[in-house]
Amino acid sequence: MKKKTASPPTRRMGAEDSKQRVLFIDAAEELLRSEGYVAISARQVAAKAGLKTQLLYYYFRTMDDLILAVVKRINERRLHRFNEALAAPEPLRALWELNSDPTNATLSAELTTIATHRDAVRAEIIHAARTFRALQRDAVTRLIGKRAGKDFPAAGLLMIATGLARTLVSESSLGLTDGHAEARAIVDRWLHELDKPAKR
Amino acid sequence: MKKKTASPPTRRMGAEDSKQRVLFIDAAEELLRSEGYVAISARQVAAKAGLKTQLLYYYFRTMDDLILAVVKRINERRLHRFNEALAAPEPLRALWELNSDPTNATLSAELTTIATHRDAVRAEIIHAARTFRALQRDAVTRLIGKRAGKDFPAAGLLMIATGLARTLVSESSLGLTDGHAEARAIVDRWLHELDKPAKR
DNA sequence: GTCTATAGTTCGATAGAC
DNA sequence: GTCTATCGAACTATAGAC
Repeated sequence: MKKKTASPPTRRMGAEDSKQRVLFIDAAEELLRSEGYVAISARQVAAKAGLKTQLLYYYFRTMDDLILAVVKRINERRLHRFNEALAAPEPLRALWELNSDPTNATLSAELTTIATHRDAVRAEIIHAARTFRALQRDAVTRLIGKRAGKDFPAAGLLMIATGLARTLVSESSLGLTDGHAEARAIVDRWLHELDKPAKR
Repeated sequence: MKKKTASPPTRRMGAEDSKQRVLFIDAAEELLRSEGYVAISARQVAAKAGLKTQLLYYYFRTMDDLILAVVKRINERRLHRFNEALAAPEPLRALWELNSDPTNATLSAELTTIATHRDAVRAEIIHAARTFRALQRDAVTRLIGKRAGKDFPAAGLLMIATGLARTLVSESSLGLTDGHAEARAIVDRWLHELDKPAKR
């Protein structure tokens, strides 16, 4: 399966699983984590990778292509971590920790920013987010069973936990932590209660 | 009180409550809402305002100055809306609607992005966020009284509601709404319960 | 595959005439 | 106050030699 995503005449060459190509993706992801999406420019990515700027265009047709590659890799890894969490002794707590891990929550916010500004990457991000949400909802539904009652459907609780996790991380990165401990305590009590009979 | 915030020699002139100055701020805020923080450039702001790019530098020493002015105005307005919400018949619901209003929640996210990337504006944003959080926490504490119980402190509930509101809006703007209705239903039930004896 | 060279655009910001 | 003119930097992307 060649690259060639979409383009009128395709006038340049491309490569596939080259070592340098991975270096560019690594550098872009590192910039995404440390400086945010806006920091991903051809020059900065190449500098971080220790390679020439123009070489980037040998491996990626456009910056959109590079960013798409980064996003896909992030989504694949997230799916993998999700499956690991389900196998943990306290799966609900593992899911919460996955979502409230600063690294992942930061990336979630940046992915949203990218989806807003990069037409070529939006579909991929939305599709992955939808898939991930559905997987989590099914898992949570199965894990809490009937214990949360019909007044607290799994989808709603998941939504609340997801929003809280992202906001905790986002604010913490600015040094804002008022109310965080109290919110975490509430979640903690829920998890302790719901994860108790984990073996089904 | 002149402008002159901070600068070595201050080589240019500045104005204060000019009509054009407000036009620039209006244009910048409009761009912030529609295209996000990254869209705020001198050229784009001036174009939106229907004025010359260089005129912007007559009213604002740097782009940081302009952005700071925008941020301050947003924060002042938010404070005003907060006080209005407290005077509503169902103040808790009014607060929830204030926080989950798409317009405001979008701005919250953009303010976070600005705080991350603009050193000169960070302090203002963090200080305003901290003030706003404290005001809300005190209000919610007073409004729910002892009804939520010591297991659900106002600060924690506020944090959960804030995070949920921001995430609902952020996802909706991408067309992502899975789980939103369920989460809103949970909040709705809480509000209905807690706002009942609103008159104290 | 990797390089030099470069085109064309946008950016923030300044100088100086009117 | 508002204008023309312009600088230097960073940006995406391409052409073509090696």
